[in-house]
This record gives sequence, C-alpha cells and structure tokens, in this order.
Amino acid sequence: MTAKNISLLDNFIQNIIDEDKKNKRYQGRVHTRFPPEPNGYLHIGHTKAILINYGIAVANGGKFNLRFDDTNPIKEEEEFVEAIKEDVAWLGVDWEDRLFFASDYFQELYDYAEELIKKGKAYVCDLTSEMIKEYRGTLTEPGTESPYRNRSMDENLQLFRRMRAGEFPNGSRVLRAKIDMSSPNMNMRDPVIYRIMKEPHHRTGDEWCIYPMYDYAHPISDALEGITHSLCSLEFEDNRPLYDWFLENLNCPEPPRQIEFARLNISYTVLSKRKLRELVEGGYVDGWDDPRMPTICGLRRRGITPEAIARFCESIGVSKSNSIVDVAQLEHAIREDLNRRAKRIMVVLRPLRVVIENYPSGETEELEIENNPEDESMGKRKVPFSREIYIEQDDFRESPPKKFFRLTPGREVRLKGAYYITCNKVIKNEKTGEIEEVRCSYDPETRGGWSADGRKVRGTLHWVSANHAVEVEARIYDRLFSAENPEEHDDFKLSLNKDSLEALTGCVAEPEVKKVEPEDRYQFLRQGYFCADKKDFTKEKPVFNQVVPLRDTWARIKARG
RNA sequence: UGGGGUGUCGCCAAGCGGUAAGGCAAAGGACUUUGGAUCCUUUACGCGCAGGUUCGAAUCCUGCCACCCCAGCCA
Repeated sequence: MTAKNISLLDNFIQNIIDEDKKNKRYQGRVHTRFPPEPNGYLHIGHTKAILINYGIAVANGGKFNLRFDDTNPIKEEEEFVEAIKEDVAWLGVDWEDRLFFASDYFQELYDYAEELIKKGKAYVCDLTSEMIKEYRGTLTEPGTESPYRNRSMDENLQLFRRMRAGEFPNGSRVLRAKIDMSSPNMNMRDPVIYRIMKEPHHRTGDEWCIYPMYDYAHPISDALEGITHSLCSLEFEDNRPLYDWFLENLNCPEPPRQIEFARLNISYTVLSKRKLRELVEGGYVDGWDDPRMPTICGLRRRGITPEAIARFCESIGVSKSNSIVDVAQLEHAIREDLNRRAKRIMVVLRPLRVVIENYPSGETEELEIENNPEDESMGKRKVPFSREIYIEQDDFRESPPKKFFRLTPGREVRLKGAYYITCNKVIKNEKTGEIEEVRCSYDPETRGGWSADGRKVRGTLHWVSANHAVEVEARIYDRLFSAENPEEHDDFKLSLNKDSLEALTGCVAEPEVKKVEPEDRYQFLRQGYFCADKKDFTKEKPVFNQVVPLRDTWARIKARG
C-alpha cells in the first residue's frame, strides 16, 4: 500500500467521474490538484484531501498538480512552501513537473479582470470595507447596490489600471464582480475580486500591489492548468455558483467542475491550522513536529508510515456528511502496517532485577530469536543471556489477581526465546517494602523456551540481560486531548490531556539496539511500536517515541475488575 | 425568518425501487514461545420523524425535525 495504489474507486466522486468519462466530458481526461495556502503546516486532514486528489488522478490514469494558493502576501511565507513540498513528497505523492503557484498567473488573472470590466461584469468600488459590509445586507435581507456600481466601462478600466499602478492607498478601492446584490447566496452579492495590498509577495516581490481573491483566482487557476475535477471541502459549496460564474463569463472552453466532500475530523484531537498554531505558540507542545501533533511532520516523527496513513484514508471513505472518525481507526491502520514490517526487539521499560540462582555466574550464552514471527524473511538475531536479567515490573506480582499469567512466587513462566524460570523468593527494601529483586531458578532443559516433556506455561515474558543492557529513553504518548471533541468546548485548550507525554528514562534494551538509526521503527516486544526519534536519537543516548501501544487484552481485563 | 448541505449499528461507510455490504470498536471462542498477530462467531425486523405512491420503498412524493456551512478587502 502506497499513495500510488490507494484504492479510491468506490465513492461518490469516482461515480461522478465515471459518468463524465462515459459522456466523454473533458475528452475523458481526469486532472486534479491539491491547492494548499502556504501559511502553515499540513496535517492529517490535508492528507485526506491530498490522497483523494492524487488517488483519483492515478486511479483514472490522470494527472495531479501541486499548486500553492498564494494570493495573500501578508499571510504567506516561503518557509511553508518548502515544508509543504516535503510533507507531500513524503506521503509518496508525485506531482512530476507540475508544481505551480497561483502567483504564476497574476498577469493572466489581471488580464481576465480587464476582460470582465470591458464586458461590464466588474467595477471599481470606492466604498470602505465597513460600508461594503453594510451594503451587503444580511442572511435574510437583500443587499443594496453600491453607488459606484454603474460607473462607465472606461472609468472602471482607468481606475483599475491606476489601482494596479499603485496610485491609491491600501483599502481605498476594490474591484468587484457585478452580479446580484439581492442574491440569497451571499457570495453572489458583488464579491470583491481584487484588493489593494502594498505588500511584497514571497515570489513576485513588489511587482504587484493589487492581489486577487481566492474566489476569483481559484477557478481561473484551475482552468488554466486544465483541471477537470476541482475537489474541495464542504464549506465551499456556496462558492460553487461563483466559481462557475467566473468561468462562464470568461471564455473558458470546458470549465472544471467543483465537487465538495467532507473534511476529516478525528476524535481526541484538533484539525485546524489556527488551533494547531495556538498549541505551538502557546508552548503546549514542542513544536509543529511534536509527536503528539496531527501534523504530517508530527505523525512522521511519531513513527507513523505514509503507508499507514494511506490505508487509514482509504478505510474512512469519502462522503459529504460531517463526521468525526474514531482515532482507534487510525491506530488500527498503524498497527496493521507496523505489525507486518517492524522488527521485534526486547526493551524493558520499567526494569525489575531477576537473579537466576542456579545459573552459573559469569557465564553468557547467545540465543537466537526471530525478528518478526509474521515474516520469516526478516531473519533472526542473537540475544545474550546471563545470570542476572531485567523483566518488566508489571510482569511480577507478589499476590496475583485472577487471570494473571505472569511471574508470581512459585510459578513457572517462559522467558521469550530463553528458558523457563520459577520464582523462589522476593527481596524487598526493608524500609519501604518495595520489591527490589526477584530470585528465580531456571530449567536448563528448556533452552529456547520449550520443554521436551510438553509441560505448558501460560506466561511469556520479554527480558534483557543485565550485563548487556543498553540504557534508552522511551517517550510514551497518550492522546493530546481528553475530550472526544475538543472543538465543542469554549476553549479547546481546557481539554488538553496533561498526561499526554511520559518520558521514561532508565529503560533497558538488548544490545541489538546499537544498530538502530534515527526514524527506524521497532516493535518493543509485548509493548508497542516505537520509532527512533528523528531529532533526539543518538547512538550514545537512544531516544524512542511510542508510535502506538499493542492491543492489551490484559489491561482490559484488569480495568473491568 | 434567506440560501446551501447532511441525516443508514457506539464510530466511519456502501446502498441509486426488489426485500440492509464492508471496516473500526465491542463481546464470545479457537490457536499462540508477544495476554500481540491470526482464525471463527455475535451485533440495525430497520435506514431522522410522520404520512403517501407501489405487488414491493433506505431508495420516489409530501410535510415536519435535528445538525453543519454562508453576512473577510481570509482561503
């Protein structure tokens, strides 16, 4: 599963495309685009849009463009275009040589505006923004026409050229489409299409002092690139009549068709640029790529693969109903992916010392353990075993609850790939009563974790030889918010989960960990999937991020009591 | 009170007049050198509500109801 073979053949958009192909509309061509505004980082919501656009193009033998919607110089920065390109490429999406910018079309856009003026379809309006707002009317009352609405074509043209020449101050005049001030659709009440902004643009510098609005630039950019199906989110449904209006009035051969679908929401997180920015700027997280962030760079740093993201997007479908997808569905896609591809390694997160009393001290033997039981081709590795080992604190209970299958006094359990051991004694701190060490004996006949007499053991534990242990840090993440839908609260930050990060230092890993490189992913046996941190991991101080824990049936039994 | 949308299992989501797919979650069981994975099994007599058309309706008609979006010189 990669972005390239994502299966998006069964949704309402594909149905529309099938119909268009049957009718030979657009000569059977399919050409989509993803039009981000370079004013922030991409998140998993954008990923859905990217993959739908790209997936639809690929599935139909069509083309896909990446186009930056950079029509507002005061909000946009070059830094973001580079970051967005990197994120989109990382997803496995290939725009080939079709990287565009709305700003590439500033001249054409300007020329089309003159065309509109000449056709009497646009006029220069001198109303202030406050007045324009007043004249627009309300949802239930029609607007009133601007006193400048009926200027002559010549006057409009002169004025517009002077706007372009920089003769007027910011905000003093705008170019408006002449449509219908009494339309029930607010977008059709003579929308502004050009505004004066004496601001340098990240690509065109100070070449322009007037900039087109989205509603005007978008349909034309689509048409200029030969886009056939312009996919966008639901809130643009009311803009579609305007999208069509520009293209109808502008001599466009076969106008692209705008189709809207519901954007992605996921439980226990927020997916809006503004709110994510607030988290970063307020120091609630460690940056845009904090592993708890739903940003693409955050997901990447967390250790989620592009394939898992693609699988997830495929699984949620495409529709027009507003919905919140359960984060468990994302986690499922991640586990499904990593189970297949991640090597297993043993790491004890919260170590408890175990001394195997009948094992010769000073001796070490190497045991062979498979790297991934799901995939024999991933081979085996050697793991050292000796008299003193560490096991997980949770894997020992002095007085075990019901259905506890792990180590407990007098019980025999298996050490993964090693031996059966039986607990003989518990050593506690005299003052605190805390368990400090457990004394066991092993059965030399069970080497490899198997016994010839066929005797059964219920529990299998992961372990690390004390003398060979490598210290590592493991960062355990929980959901960023404790509310299922943080957005429905007055201040979404109030539902931030204070325990979303727990940094575990003093974890111990088997020596295999020395081979790990940043961004490598492993299953820490019996615990979860972990990814070597892209930024903080070093050979000297290995740092891992928990991608997602393994499903934990025992935890559920325990929780149920 | 205007306009545009959406309402099918706890969460997504097919369905396009012929008698409710699938995934996630949940529950039970099998198997297991990860209480992981895998494999079985269970979960909508009903499709927002109320009428109507039809031999037959989630699908067509009428009327309600709920929720989302729109009054930036943002996108």
